[in-house]
Amino acid sequence: MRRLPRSFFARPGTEVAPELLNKVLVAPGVRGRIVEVEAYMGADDPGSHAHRGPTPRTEVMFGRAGHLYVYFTYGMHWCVNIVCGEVGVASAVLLRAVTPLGGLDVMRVRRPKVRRDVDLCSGPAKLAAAFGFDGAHDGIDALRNGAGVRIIDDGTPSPARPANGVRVGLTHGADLPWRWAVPGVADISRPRP
DNA sequence: CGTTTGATGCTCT
DNA sequence: GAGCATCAAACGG
Repeated sequence: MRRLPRSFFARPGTEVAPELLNKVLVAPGVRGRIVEVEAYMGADDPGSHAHRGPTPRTEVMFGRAGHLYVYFTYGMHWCVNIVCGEVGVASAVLLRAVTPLGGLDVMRVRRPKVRRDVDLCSGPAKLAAAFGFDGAHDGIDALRNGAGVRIIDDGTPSPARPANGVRVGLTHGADLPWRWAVPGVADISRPRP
C-alpha cells in the first residue's frame, strides 16, 4: 500500500494511462480499482478539450500533474481526469471505469436507478456519480489528499498485456488508440476495446 | 440480444 | 447557435 509519487504522473498521459490500470481510487467512503482509462494530450490531439489551447475550463489540464480535471458535459454528467505531464503541457488521463471495492452501499444510494453492481462504475460519468465527484473537485490535488481523494498502489501490477483500442465518443481524433483496459473484467464501458 | 433516442446545460466561436 | 471525452430507457428482431 503506497501512494503514487508525483513523478508517476509527470509524464505524458499516453505513458501513464496503461500503468494506472489496477491502481486503487479512493474517495470518502468509497474505493475502486481502476480498470479502464483513456489518455488525452494537447495541441496535437484533436480529440482533447485542450486542443485549442488553455481556456477557463481546461487550464488545470496545463497545470500540475496529480491534480484533478473534472468537467461537466451533456448538461448532466461529470467526468474525472488525472492531470499528467509537465506544467505548461496539456495532458490527462480520463478515468473511464473502476471495479467497486468498498462503499457499495454509498454508491447504490448515489445511483439509485442501478440494479446490478457491475453497472455502478462502468463508465466515466457513472464512476464520477458513484464516487461523489463534481465541479467542487476540479483542480484539487489528488496527491495531497485533496477532498479525501487518494490514488494507491496496493501491490497489484498493471496488466502486462492491457486491452487497447480507440477512444470512445469522439468525432475528432477517434483513430488514436489511446484507450486501455484490464482484460477480462466485467465492469468496463462499451464498446469493449 | 442490438440499435436509437431524449434528456439537459455548459463552453467556446 | 452548435456541439458535446454520456447515460438509461425505449424500441425492434
